Amino acid sequence: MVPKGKSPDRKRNRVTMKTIAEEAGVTLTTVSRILNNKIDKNTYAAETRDRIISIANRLKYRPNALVLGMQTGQTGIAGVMMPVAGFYGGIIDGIHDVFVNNNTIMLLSWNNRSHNDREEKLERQIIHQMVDRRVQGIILRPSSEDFERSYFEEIWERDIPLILIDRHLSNIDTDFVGTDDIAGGRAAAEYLIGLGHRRFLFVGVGLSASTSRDREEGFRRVLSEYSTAFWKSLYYKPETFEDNLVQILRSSEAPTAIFCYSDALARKSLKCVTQAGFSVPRDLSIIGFGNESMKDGTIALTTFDQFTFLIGQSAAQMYLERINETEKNGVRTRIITPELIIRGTTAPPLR
Amino acid sequence: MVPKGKSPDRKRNRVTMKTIAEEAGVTLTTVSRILNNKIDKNTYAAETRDRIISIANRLKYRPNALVLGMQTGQTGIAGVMMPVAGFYGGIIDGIHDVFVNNNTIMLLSWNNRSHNDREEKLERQIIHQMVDRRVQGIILRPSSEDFERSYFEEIWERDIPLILIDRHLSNIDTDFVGTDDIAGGRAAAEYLIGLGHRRFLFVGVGLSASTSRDREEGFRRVLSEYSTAFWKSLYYKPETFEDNLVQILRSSEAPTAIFCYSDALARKSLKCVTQAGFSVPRDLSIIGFGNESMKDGTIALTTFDQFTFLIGQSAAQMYLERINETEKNGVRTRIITPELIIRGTTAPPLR
DNA sequence: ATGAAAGCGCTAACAT
DNA sequence: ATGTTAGCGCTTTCAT
Repeated sequence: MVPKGKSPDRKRNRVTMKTIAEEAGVTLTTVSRILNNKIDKNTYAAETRDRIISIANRLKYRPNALVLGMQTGQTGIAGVMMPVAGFYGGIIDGIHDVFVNNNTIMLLSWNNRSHNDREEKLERQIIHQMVDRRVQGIILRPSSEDFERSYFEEIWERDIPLILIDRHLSNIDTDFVGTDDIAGGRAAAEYLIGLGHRRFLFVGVGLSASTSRDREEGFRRVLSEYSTAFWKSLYYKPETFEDNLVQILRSSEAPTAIFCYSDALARKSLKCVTQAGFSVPRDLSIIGFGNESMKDGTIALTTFDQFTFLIGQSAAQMYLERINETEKNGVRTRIITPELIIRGTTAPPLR
Repeated sequence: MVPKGKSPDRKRNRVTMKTIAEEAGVTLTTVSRILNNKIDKNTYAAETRDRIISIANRLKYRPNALVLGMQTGQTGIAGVMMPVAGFYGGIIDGIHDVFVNNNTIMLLSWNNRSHNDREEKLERQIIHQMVDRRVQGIILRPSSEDFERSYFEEIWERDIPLILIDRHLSNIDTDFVGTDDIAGGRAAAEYLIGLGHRRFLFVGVGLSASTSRDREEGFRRVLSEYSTAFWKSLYYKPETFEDNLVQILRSSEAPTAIFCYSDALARKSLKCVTQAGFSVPRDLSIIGFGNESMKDGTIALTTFDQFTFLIGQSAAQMYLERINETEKNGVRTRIITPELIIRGTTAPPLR
């Protein structure tokens, strides 16, 4: 789990407490106690103190946190397992914001496709990398709904606090910070109904992702309160999406508004319907989710902001509480309500 | 440098090699050699081997990488010091892409404003956090041009390979990966000249950031080859920027094209000139730099892509070369040529 | 006011 | 084919 490498002479002539002790003509113990201010019972001669400290400074001594970590388990390292792109960047930003003021630094990695190692799945390897380096806890966003249970077991067995982000998994009971997806779905429906829309399409990714499932559910719940509302769902599949979407829009009961699971899907839909000759928001309203940024947008998307920074901060705070508590407490959850950002892709229906 | 915390019983009843040795009735050494396949000269009885291995698996043994790191210096940890937002996200993505296949994991932190610790500047604290945890090397993008030299000294003194990203600093001679900013400036000028523009404005951040300085220089160099070309520079200052910009655009020799140091400045300029009544790209062309994404863009920016993923990969590769080489070699540099992305904010001048 | 010694988890040189 | 021992850098009893 650790790279080979020749290890040049970078290892030698290091300044350790022993170096300082020898230079000062005292023992290691003395140096240790003085540099750590562990002078509770033992009072050292001011002269000794000053001498040790000035030698340490002159030699630019730096403690070896690995040793400390090995001895006490307090490594000051947190494992964070989620990508940096888009949405997640904001979360990591929030996590960092809390960590930087609490002497904690993150070991960051995530699952991506370009991994070559054939021995084991990348997720497991990353968890091993983190566990082996004795992270004090892990904050992770499950890359897929079928994130293997055995991964969590590796973590639980070692009593490493685990905080899930964004997606909760059925059958996994652990700390969680995420978005109130149901509320988001409801708000989308209420807003569109308020604009006068009555026929809707939900574009999602299916029922296995809790986020998509919940947004759809909230959306439908509100619509079902209106006897005149009609709705349909379409789950994204790369090959068939465009055809299916166009077909639905050309049908007799064509929707006048589309609520999408993500901004990415909203953009795909936007592109597709525009090519099919529809004008947004004149003929069709579209709402995304996530308030993600894009490089070449020419129409500003109506969407939901998820307060990623706050999600990150909350997760990091939960992390700190966990690693500092002596006894095991019940599962903690923090759900943040998303906010509708009305921009250019929504309008009342034509008639 | 390490948080306090009660340290619950997470430290105890851990599975170590000793546990396995006792359970198997052999010594630590035997376990160590078998689990590490260090059986070069020593051949173990197949029975012993299997027994040890199966005990290790049953107990879910995991090596303590801290110990290994402490002994050999091979921690498998890299320090990465740059934000995750925008432009940098792509770089981190590229770094990760290489690290994930080379058993290296990154410790990530960066300078932000919300830091409370009064004792020392945040940059120094982060470097200490990394050095103390024995990162094998550091990849960093200087947050400011006057990044303190003493920070680098802390790193050099310990022979920790250091790779700078994006900005090179005068008076600092170390490995570097970044953009060919001069070429970018030239390309911008050539493209605009080709469109027919003759009067230009460069909007930058001044001469202290190498990136801004070089882009401006490349730009001017090309323009100076055209006797008919006229140009001006404006350096961004929050309070006065808008007024100055409008004033320039209303002057007798108003530019017809603006080349901006960054997409952020391009957007600021875009907003300002639009409010002042100009239409882009009809009255005025604008070019940004970075191909960054934005949340609410309504006009797609002509800009330069910097291939951030490639920058990250290159830096990570350089890192790996450095930590694996036995002798100190000369400084390495990798400069990547940016690519002009023509979108909607540039057009030939009106006349 | 200071030191000696044990131990954290593990590797590697040196036995047997 | 396996064990003994020293040591990595440091903290923490337990002395003196």
